[in-house]
Amino acid sequence: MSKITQVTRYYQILLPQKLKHSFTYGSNTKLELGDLVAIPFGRQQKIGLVWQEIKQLDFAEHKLKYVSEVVIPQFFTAQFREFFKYFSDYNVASLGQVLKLVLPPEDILLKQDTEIFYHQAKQQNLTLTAKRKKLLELFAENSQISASKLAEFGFARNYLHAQCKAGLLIETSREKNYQQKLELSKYQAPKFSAAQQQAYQQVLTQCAKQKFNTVFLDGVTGSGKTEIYFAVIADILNNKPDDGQVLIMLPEILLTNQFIEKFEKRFGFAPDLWHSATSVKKKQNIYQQLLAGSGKIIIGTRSALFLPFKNLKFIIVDEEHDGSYKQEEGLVYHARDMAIARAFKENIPILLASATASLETKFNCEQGKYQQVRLTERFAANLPEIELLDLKKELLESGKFLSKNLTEQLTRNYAAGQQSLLFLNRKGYAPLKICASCGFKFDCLNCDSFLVEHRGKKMLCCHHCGFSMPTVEHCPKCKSTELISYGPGVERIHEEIQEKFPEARIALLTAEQVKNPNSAKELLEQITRGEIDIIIGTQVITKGHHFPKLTLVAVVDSDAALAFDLRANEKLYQLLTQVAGRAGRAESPGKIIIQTYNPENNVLQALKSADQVGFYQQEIAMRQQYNLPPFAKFIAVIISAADEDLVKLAAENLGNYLKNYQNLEIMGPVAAPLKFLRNKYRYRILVKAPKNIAASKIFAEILPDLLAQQKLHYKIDVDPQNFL
DNA sequence: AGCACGCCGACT
DNA sequence: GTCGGCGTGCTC
Repeated sequence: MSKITQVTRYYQILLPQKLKHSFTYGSNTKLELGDLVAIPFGRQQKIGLVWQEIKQLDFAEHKLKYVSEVVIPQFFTAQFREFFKYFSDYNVASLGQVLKLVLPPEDILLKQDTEIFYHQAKQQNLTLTAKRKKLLELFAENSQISASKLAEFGFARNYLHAQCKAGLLIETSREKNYQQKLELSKYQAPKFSAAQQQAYQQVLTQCAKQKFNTVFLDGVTGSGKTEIYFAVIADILNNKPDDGQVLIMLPEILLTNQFIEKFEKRFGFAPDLWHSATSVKKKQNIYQQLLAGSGKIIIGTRSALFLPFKNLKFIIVDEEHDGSYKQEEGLVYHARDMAIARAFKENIPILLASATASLETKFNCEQGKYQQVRLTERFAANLPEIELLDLKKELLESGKFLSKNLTEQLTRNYAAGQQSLLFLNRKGYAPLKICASCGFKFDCLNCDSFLVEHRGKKMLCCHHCGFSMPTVEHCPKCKSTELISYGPGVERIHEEIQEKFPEARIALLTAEQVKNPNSAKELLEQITRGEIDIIIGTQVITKGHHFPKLTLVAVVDSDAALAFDLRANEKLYQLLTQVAGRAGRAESPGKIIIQTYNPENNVLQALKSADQVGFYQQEIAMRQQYNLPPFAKFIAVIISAADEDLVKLAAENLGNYLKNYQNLEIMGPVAAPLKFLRNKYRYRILVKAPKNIAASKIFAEILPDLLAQQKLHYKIDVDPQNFL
């Protein structure tokens, strides 16, 4: 007998944690990179990812522990490993932090969804009721029937359990078969208009080659972009002998409803949804199917980007300009940009779509990096008329926010039986409550911000940290009862509209109101059917939905968004264009009224003259002139902690460290615009770097130290979208 | 992220 | 005296 020498291999195992360094484990069997394994860590058992094979231990051998078992072999494909690494580098996050983002909770990751089956028991001397007879008839054709199938025939689980007890049936369970094929033969192509047909052909030509290519579809809401997605998906998947997978990303769950309806109409089956409200059971199921490489079309929000697709053929990012794609809490990243990165690593086409592209996307189209396809449904003659109302001339009554001119136009529209919409991007009744006698302003105890008055809830709320208190009648400082609500919120506009139009059917649409997808659905349907005369809403109304009966849109306060921010113009333009896009359809072009104190503002002027091309050109020229993104790279670092001195010192240290780099321009550290937020002091450093620098290189040496800090919190935001 | 170790204040 | 507060440091 020859002596068997066991070869111990060493592997770097990533843990889904924010750790300073990685850990090496031993294994007597060969592991593949990308395997998910169970490992002992301290006195706990953890899940880790096999990342690299290590030749030499750099610590005492007696400390070495061994991998317990492989939990999911080849969990990461080679392509996903590359994407994963890129993600970590680009967003300056440790591999462990990214793994934490990628791995779902263990009950989704590890539990297999099983299916319950029934078959007929041998014993037959039972009273055959009519219901039992019906049941047994089914078993005459199939010896085994799943519980879900039986439920379709009206046999509830309770009833079936009872029949098992009685000895009529036997229950078995088995793991579901996740290997499934997509049934695309039922796809029903829509009747495309000439413009849609052309756009569809162009997108298809760009996406048909199974290799990386970024295509931008430029089209307004209601122009039929969704149908183009579906047609292209059907083509791409039909051309594949194997079962392909497709990911459609949407900015918010709220938008999924109408999307699903359209999807079912075309494909004859429901798509799979992946977002925060998807049930654990459903998520388990989707996960297992994707791991099995089944054909799938997933519609999801940000987090769907990390699903373990084994066979991804195509990605679509709907409303690519939407700010919701930027994850601001915890690990900061931009889902649209990372989707492009994933498409690149998977070497597949990706389609971005929007009516109001982000400046980056427009710029990339100009540069020829993205292929632009235009879907122009609305002809120039049908564009809504835009009127700017100068509030310096249209004097407002005190405590009122709708000018005389606007009110008159609303009255006329209402009298004509038409639908109107008032847009104000401010929740609550008034953004500030102030004491008329001593000037006391109600502010948040945890943040540098004022409390917003909500009359509906009778509360004063901080919109930054969630702090709230009941509305009080007296000033806490001078006891005066003369408290003034300062400025407008949607509730206040609602009140004003109710006073002016007591008979009208009014709907108030805010994020809170539409949190529940079902109630939102009902309200949106009412609006669509024309059962609402006047709609008052915040930003939520700008997203996706289009209201066919709407002919007048009024922007109550267009100046509210003009904070200091390099993207302020772009965001205002996108926002107002999206709001304006709600009005008018083929029959009636509609009208937009914008109340402002700055009618000469170039964003408003560009809107008025419907000069989208001009607006983007002007904005790009401005960015170029001042060397701002996309011509340079911004990285914002926010350092926060409960102790202000500590934060200041840490910020200065980091600032000095960064100043060692010759090619960087370091701005700050300065107190962040919201210096005090959620009980923490915040300082900010803004790094301006050459366009193509790898952010990870700048922080490579100090990142482990930043991660190891206990009291200090560092947030590194690459390509920041806002400057709070 | 957990979990232990360890060093100070307030209780039976 | 000891119970427990949470600050610090380690986990292959």
